[in-house]
Amino acid sequence: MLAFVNAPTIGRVSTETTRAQTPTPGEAPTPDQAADASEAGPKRRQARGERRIAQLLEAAGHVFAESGYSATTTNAIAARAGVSPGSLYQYFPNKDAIAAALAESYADSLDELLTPFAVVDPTAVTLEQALGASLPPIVDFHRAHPACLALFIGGNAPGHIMDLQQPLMARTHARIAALLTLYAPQLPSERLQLGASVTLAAYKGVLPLLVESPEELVPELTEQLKDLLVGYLDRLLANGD
Amino acid sequence: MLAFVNAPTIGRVSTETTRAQTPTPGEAPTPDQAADASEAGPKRRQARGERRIAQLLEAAGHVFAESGYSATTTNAIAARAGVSPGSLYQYFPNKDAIAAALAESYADSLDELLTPFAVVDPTAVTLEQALGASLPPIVDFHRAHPACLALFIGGNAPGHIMDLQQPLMARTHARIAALLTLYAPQLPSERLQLGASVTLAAYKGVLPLLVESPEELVPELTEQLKDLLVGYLDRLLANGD
DNA sequence: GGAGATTACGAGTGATTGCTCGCATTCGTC
DNA sequence: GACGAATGCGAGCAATCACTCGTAATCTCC
Repeated sequence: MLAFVNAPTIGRVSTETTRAQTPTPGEAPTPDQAADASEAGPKRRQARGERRIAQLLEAAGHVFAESGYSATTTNAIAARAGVSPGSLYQYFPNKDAIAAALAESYADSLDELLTPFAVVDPTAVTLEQALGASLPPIVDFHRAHPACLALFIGGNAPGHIMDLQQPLMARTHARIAALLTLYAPQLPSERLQLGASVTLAAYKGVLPLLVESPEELVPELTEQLKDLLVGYLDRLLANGD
Repeated sequence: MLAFVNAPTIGRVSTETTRAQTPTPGEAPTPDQAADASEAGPKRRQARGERRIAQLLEAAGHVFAESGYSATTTNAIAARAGVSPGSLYQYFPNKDAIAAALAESYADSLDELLTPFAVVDPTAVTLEQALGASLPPIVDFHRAHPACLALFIGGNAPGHIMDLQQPLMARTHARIAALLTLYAPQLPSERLQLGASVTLAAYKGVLPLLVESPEELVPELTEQLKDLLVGYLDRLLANGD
């Protein structure tokens, strides 16, 4: 389940943040690898391999969500996926790459869920209506993929992992800013950027509540999240005359 | 600087979450320690020791804020404080205890900053005025102690560390709920609890923005945070008739 | 059904790190 | 100035964990 299987950018990930496992660095590297897999090596892969990648990413999502990034071991991910550690490292060069693949998958999904913000007609739909329609699927996504929140939204993992959230956040920020532009074209851009940042931050703050709440509270809480954002944005647009 | 020095509950911290470092567990423990330091062992301590504790906690705050909990090594804390690892372990039984001491210190400070919420006169001061007066010192505190946010508010460290934030969060939630009760006594308690949770979550969400922003943006952002909370609470109180 | 590539395994390796231990130094007190 | 207690040191231990490697099973394609 869940279309993780689209084989993200695996293979050219951080080759220097990892622990240097080279005991004798004085030895010159054999120069045949430069022409071998220099740039365009999409890697032959069987259907079984694709399935394994999906299994591994799903398992990683669960373990990361339960334990956070640094506390999860690659062996735990492999065990949860029902494979050996060696097999895991056939598909991912290191632990970071697993998180990176997850991040890319999540970013793609969320980007799709945020597209409605770009095509709203402000003369036909109020801001409240737009949010009321768009928020529930986003909430559902986060409840289905808690690792997204735990790792890439507000989580504090080691530096290079945090970098992965930046593109997603930048895109989300842009979506919000675009939405604000639609509803308040006269707002000075500086204020609009600030408003988008605050809106995004508030949204990120309430998400954990929504993800950890029992199922039956979700509609009510989603409504409250909408109220929070609309309440703020109303004030922002009113003060910006 | 910074009055950390009030010697928190060090010495009776988690004695089981640590790695079992006893090679031969068959050996029976000498029974004289049960009567020795069973419950009330406040530990004789010189002024020098208090100073070291303060140094260590301050250093820990910096390192934790920079690297997060699990990425910081106890040796790094000791080095930053200018002491040897052995000295660190004279004052703290383990890494967790350092974080716990920090958490207690932060919780005390924040609790004090939140007391204004308990003594507001709703007939003389509007909700907006109350927040406008109380938020800036809280923001200043978090900017002065970034580790508080990184470790205990929204951070995802290994489990037992997350437990430390719960008392602080519970107290903050109670303060907000009390404030809401003052301004909307007719609101059903269920809705009031929910509103307090959402308010707290939104506040937690915007804090990182405030801590990481350059100095000159802080007043403006604090104003936006106030708008966010007031905008939501206005709606909450209006819908609750 | 055979050749070559891909997949799978899992015990092992080396680096990291929380923490200890024996011993030296300084402090408080008489 | 002398005694015990508190403080201070830092090399090193033991456990953990990301990652490797030799080898064997399985797939693809002829």
